Amino acid sequence: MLKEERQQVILEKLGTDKKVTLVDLGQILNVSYDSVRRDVIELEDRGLLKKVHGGAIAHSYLSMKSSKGLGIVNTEFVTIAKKALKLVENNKIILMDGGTTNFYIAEQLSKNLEVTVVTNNPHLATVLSEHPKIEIILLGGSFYKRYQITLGSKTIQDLENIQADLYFMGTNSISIESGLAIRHYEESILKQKMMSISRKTVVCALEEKINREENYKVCNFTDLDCLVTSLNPSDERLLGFRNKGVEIL
Amino acid sequence: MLKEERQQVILEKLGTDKKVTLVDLGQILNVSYDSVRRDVIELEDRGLLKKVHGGAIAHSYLSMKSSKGLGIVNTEFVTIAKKALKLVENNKIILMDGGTTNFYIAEQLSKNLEVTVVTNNPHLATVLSEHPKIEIILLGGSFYKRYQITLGSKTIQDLENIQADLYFMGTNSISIESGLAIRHYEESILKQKMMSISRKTVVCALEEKINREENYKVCNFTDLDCLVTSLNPSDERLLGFRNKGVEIL
DNA sequence: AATTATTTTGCAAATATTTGCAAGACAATT
DNA sequence: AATTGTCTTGCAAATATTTGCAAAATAATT
Repeated sequence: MLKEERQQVILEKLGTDKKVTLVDLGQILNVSYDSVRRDVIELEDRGLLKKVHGGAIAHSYLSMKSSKGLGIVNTEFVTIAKKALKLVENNKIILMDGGTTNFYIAEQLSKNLEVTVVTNNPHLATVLSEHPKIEIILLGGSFYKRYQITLGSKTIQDLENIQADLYFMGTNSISIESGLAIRHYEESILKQKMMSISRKTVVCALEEKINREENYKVCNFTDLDCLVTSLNPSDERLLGFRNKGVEIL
Repeated sequence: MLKEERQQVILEKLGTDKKVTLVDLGQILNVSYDSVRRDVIELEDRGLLKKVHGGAIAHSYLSMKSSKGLGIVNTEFVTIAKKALKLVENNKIILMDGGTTNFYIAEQLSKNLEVTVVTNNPHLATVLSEHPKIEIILLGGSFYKRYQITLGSKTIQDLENIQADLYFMGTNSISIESGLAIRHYEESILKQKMMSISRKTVVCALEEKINREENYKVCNFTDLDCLVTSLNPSDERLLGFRNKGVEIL
């Protein structure tokens, strides 16, 4: 039985049961205790589960969110999050808005990291609560039920006196000609404001967002500092995005 | 059984019952007294519950979350919420802070009600999202992980330009001599501010909070406009609270 | 096909964690 | 003051983890 097969089985079992013990896995897969342990360690490195003493558990909130895959963590998000993590340094002020990838980034952040996260996304604040050393600033304003974020002039005003080092921006679409655009007007204004107060703006985009179009433009592609996707930077689908002064991870 | 599983069970039990004893937990989980104690200590370190002599009590937001999932509700909360609902009228601005009863009130609000709710409690915003006609204003500021609310000078500043009609205040203790007091200093300041901008202040108190004492005083009992408990207003336990100019429901 | 390099696997000793127990300290109750 | 229950501390047994190493399996090269 190949290693990949085993790991697949582990993830599936975790998807249904939410937890497994290494002893059980060893019996099910009919390999040594040590092998399953190594498998679990690898899967943890890839951010697909959480290893605990004696076994492994599914990522708490992630398993709920990515319900499309039977409770199995969406690897594209994890790939993106892993890359994005490299951009985060101690003692920085990080701005994160509403966007699914931001949840994954938040969860993967090291527990020792000392940063301040400013966000208009209350659920992100909850996830970040697990990180003892991270300071969280929640932006106030009108609560937009659909996207579960705060919005509007109050939110923008809150940003007035903040200077962020890094902004992880979520987006619905990114293309070379049309730049970045989303579906909601107020939110697009807010994102523009967020960009303006951040030293660096990073967009984490799922493959499906690339070369799509949406209604309300946020900025041009070249206004970004960095684009993170699950693809290899040399992938042909990113061809047009290269050599535009935007770092591609 | 994995340690994490046990801790999950503890949190779930707390979600439904709001409190547990270590002895009970030991029996339910079939592990020693000492193990559950260590679990409870760990969970407290992570801010997920509060350890008390002989057991543990739930932290507000948590109990809400998991009790909802299991469809079990604490009847005392419901009784209080029902009474409190009578105070809510269309087109009013309602202030609600962090407090378990507020979740129940929020949940019970009529779906046709058109009010604006201002809150420093993001989880409450999530619950209220289910009500299509309610406008939600979330107060920004420093996010206090333990109680899952925003706090601090920014939050207070956000309240500056708001005039609320009704304030549903949560409290840890209420007594005739010492008035209302809670466990956290910053929060007590915030509650004072909230009172000052509200036309009417209502306290919804569980029976166990009555005649208790806590560290940081918020106000005198007579500063309130209304007290809601699960008891009958004529109950002898409320004797000293009557005829003080505070409506009792 | 044979050889070599690389990865994977299982084992065992050393290390670390978890768990339950017991004695004494502390707190609450009678 | 005595009793009961709870908490802390230290300890030992059971269980898990880490590490290095060698055998086996797989992949790459000649």
